[in-house]
Formats: sequence, C-alpha cells, structure tokens
Amino acid sequence: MTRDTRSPTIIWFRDDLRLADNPALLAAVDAGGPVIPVFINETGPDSLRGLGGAARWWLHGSLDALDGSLRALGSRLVMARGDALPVLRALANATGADEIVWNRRYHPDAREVDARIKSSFEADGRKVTSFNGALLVEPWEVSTGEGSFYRVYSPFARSARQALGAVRTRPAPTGRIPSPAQWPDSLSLADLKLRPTTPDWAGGLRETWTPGETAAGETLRNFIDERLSRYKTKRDFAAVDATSRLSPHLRFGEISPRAVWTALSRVAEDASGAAERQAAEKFLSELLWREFSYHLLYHLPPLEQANVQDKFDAFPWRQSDDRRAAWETGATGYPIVDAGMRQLWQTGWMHNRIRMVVASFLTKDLLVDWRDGEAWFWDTLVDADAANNPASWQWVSGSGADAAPYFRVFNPVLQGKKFDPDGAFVRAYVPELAALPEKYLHEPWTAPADVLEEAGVRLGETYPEPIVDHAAARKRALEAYQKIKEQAA
DNA sequence: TTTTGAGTTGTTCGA
DNA sequence: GTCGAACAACTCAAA
Repeated sequence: MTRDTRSPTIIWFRDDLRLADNPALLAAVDAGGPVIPVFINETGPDSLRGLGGAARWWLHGSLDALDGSLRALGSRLVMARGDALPVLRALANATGADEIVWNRRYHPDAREVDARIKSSFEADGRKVTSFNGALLVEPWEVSTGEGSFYRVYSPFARSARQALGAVRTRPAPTGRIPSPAQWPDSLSLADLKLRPTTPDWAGGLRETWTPGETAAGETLRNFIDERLSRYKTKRDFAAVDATSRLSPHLRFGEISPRAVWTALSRVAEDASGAAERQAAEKFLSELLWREFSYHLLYHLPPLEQANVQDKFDAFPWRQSDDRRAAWETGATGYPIVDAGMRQLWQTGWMHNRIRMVVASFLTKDLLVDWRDGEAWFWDTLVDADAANNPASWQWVSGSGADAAPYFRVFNPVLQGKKFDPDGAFVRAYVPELAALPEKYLHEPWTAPADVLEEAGVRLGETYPEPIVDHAAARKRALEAYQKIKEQAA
C-alpha cells in the first residue's frame, strides 16, 4: 500500500508543549501533508494518574500559549477530552490522517497507553512514529558494564555524559504549517476546565508564573544572565533568587532539556572565570538528576508506589491525619517547615532546599509515609513531575535508589538558621512571626515571654507550639530505621 | 569471580 | 566557637 503524502499527519502533544526542538512536530511537518496538532485531556476509565490542581492550572496556560504559537503559523491546537485511543481513532477517521507522531513518555501507565494506541493504529494500516523530545538520554540508552540499569547517580551521570556527546537542538518550524482542508471539531480551552473557579485559589500562581514556551525561553535567559553567577553559592538560600525556576517549564516541555543543556554548556565552555564555569557545571549536573529520575521511573515501576528498597515495605509509618494536615497547611510549629509549606500552597512551588527540609520532617519527624507527601506535592506543585517527584521523595525518606543515609535527619531549626539566616523567608510566608527578632525566629518556643509579647506572638494561639519535639522525633526515626535494617539482615 | 573504591544536599558529640 | 569523628555497614559499579 502506498501512502498518500498529501494525507494529514496528527501530532499528538503531551509533555512537549513547544514548537522549538520538537522532533515529533518537525516530523509531522516534514511528512509534507496537512498537520493536525492535538492535545487530549486524558480522563476516563483508562486514565493515567490525573494531574494535580496546580499542574492543571499551569497546563491551561501552556496550552493557551501553544495554541497561540500555532495560530501564528496558520495552524491551531485541536483539543479533546477522554480516553486517548478512541479520541485519536475518531480524529484519524474524520480527517483521513494516516500517520500519527508523538514524543515518547516514560511512566509505565503512559507507555502502556501509547503501546496500545500504536498497535491499534498499525493494525488499521496507519503509521505511528515516536521520538525523544523529553530527555537528554533515554532510559535504555545507558547501562552498566553488566548491562543493567543504574541505581547510583554518579556512575549514571558519568555514563550519561559520555552517551550525550555533542547535544544538538533543532529550531521551530519556519513558515506556515499546512492546515487540513477542514479543521476537525475541537473543544475550547475553557471546556477542559483546567483552572479553578469557585473558589479561585490560583491568585498566587498567577502572580508568580507565566506558563508557555516564550516565558520558558525568557526564564532560561534571565537565569543565565542574572542568577547563574550566584547559583553555586546561593542556591540553597531560601530567600535568595538564585535558582533557575525552570522546573515547571521543563515539566510541560515548554523548553527541551537539550536546549537548556546546550545553553549552559556554552556558558561553561565560554566562562571567563572558574566560578561561572563551576556554576554552569553544577546546574548541568542537576539536569542529570532529572535524567536519573526518569531512568528510575522507567526501570523501577511503579516508582510513586513501591519502595525502591524492599526492606522499607516493613517500615513502621505512623499514619496520622492530624499530623499530616498540620504539615500540609503549614502549622507544625517549626517556622522553616511552615514557611515552605505555605510557599507551596501560595505559589505552587517550593525552594529546593526547603523541599528537602519539609520532606525530611514529614517522613522522619512525623513518620508519615513518603507516599502521602508525594501525593500532596503532586497536587500542589506546578512542576509536579512523574519521575522527579517520587524519586526525590524516596531519596529523602531513605527508601530510594542512592538514598540519603538513614541517619541524615534534617534539623528544622538548624536548617532554618543556615539557609534563612536573617529570617526573610520565614517572615515572608509566616507573617504572624514577622516581628520576632532573628535570634528566635526559627525556634519561637525559646523566646522569653516579653519578647513574644512584644512581637505579638502567643504560642498555641497565633502560632502553633511544635507538634513534635525534634530531638525525640529524631531518636524515634533512627530506631525505626534500625529496626527495618535488622529485619532485612 | 573477586576486589576495591566510592557514595548530592546532615547532625551531634566531644575535644 | 571550631573542628573532626562517628553515625553502620552496605550496595553498586567497575576494574
């Protein structure tokens, strides 16, 4: 059977909401016929893990931006909702499309959906082609000398860097994208109901973020021009704007990791001073952590459910709705923890250092299962990522690959003093403590009564007493880890 | 097959 | 106040 080169090609957008360096989109254009860009809000009995509220908010903006970019090239984004297979089949039937292209995804459930669609379409005599649009190194492209996957970051990173070679990016399509004679039916963006209405809790997100490919590129440029110089030395300070803020853009594929890699590599190569080069190199290594997470997601499913280390199946988590709720709402009585949790709730994002602090607090001080924390982050983070989120939670809790040593329990007071030394972060997100002097800001329960009174703080009323004693909680956590270690032995 | 070196992000204690 | 050692061996990856 010969293919009619004039028949349309469907490009199914998923986690790659951009025009630049998008291999599937370029393939669709190169096919020579009309191009039908489509996004499907996948819901229904077959559904994948649903996006959290914050991610849905972001997705709305990202789709809006993508549709705008496509329209500028004479095309548009067709939007639909439901199970992907019947939606795509109906679309192919309605438009006569005989080819579908997409960029690959790596969660086991998503791979299953994609595989089913591929075999179904191929059985209908249609062509399906997939590409790598999301990763520098796909999970099967690197392996240990023995042929297995990596469980330790450093050798993975070494191997990935070797496999990478020279990274190249490809530009967005130039000129008009050919349209079909007639556009198929599409839902409107509003029909997808991605943004909250009553109540509209997204005010803080709107103030903080601009989704979309254009903003992603600007964020990268601003990071390199304005923040990279202090990235290596200041990136751990919660109140300092020294991180890339690229995570949600990468999550939705508004910018490709290859584009980020090449930009930072260039900085590293051209750097005039050692500090600048080191900062760029440090960031590249962080990007490889994202790759490592996807490596694990692919090889160790289901990463968001099962402990990477089996012995953690016996860990004595203490489920408590009260304690979990105190953590979620930022009412633990530990200011650095509460500030982080409120930053998350208000802005859909949390500083990397503080993520570790709050995750350590939930899993070690409160002994609440890491899966509960992962689920909360999944719902509240604009950058909630199928690989990074569970991999990082498992790393902190100790159940993960290349996990933190079990005795590494963050002390929330020390972490506060170290990484928010003047308390600017706590003051910004825990305003009821704002008037406290620096000395007591990270441990208000040690402040003398007159100091508390002068600052307008009444512990247990305006701000909670600590819900656990850290020293005792640390001891209890170490004992719990000791126990599963002995059981495993 | 065995051996060897290495391992993101910390805290506490005692000198 | 500062510093080094202890924390617990264990697993992974590569030679």
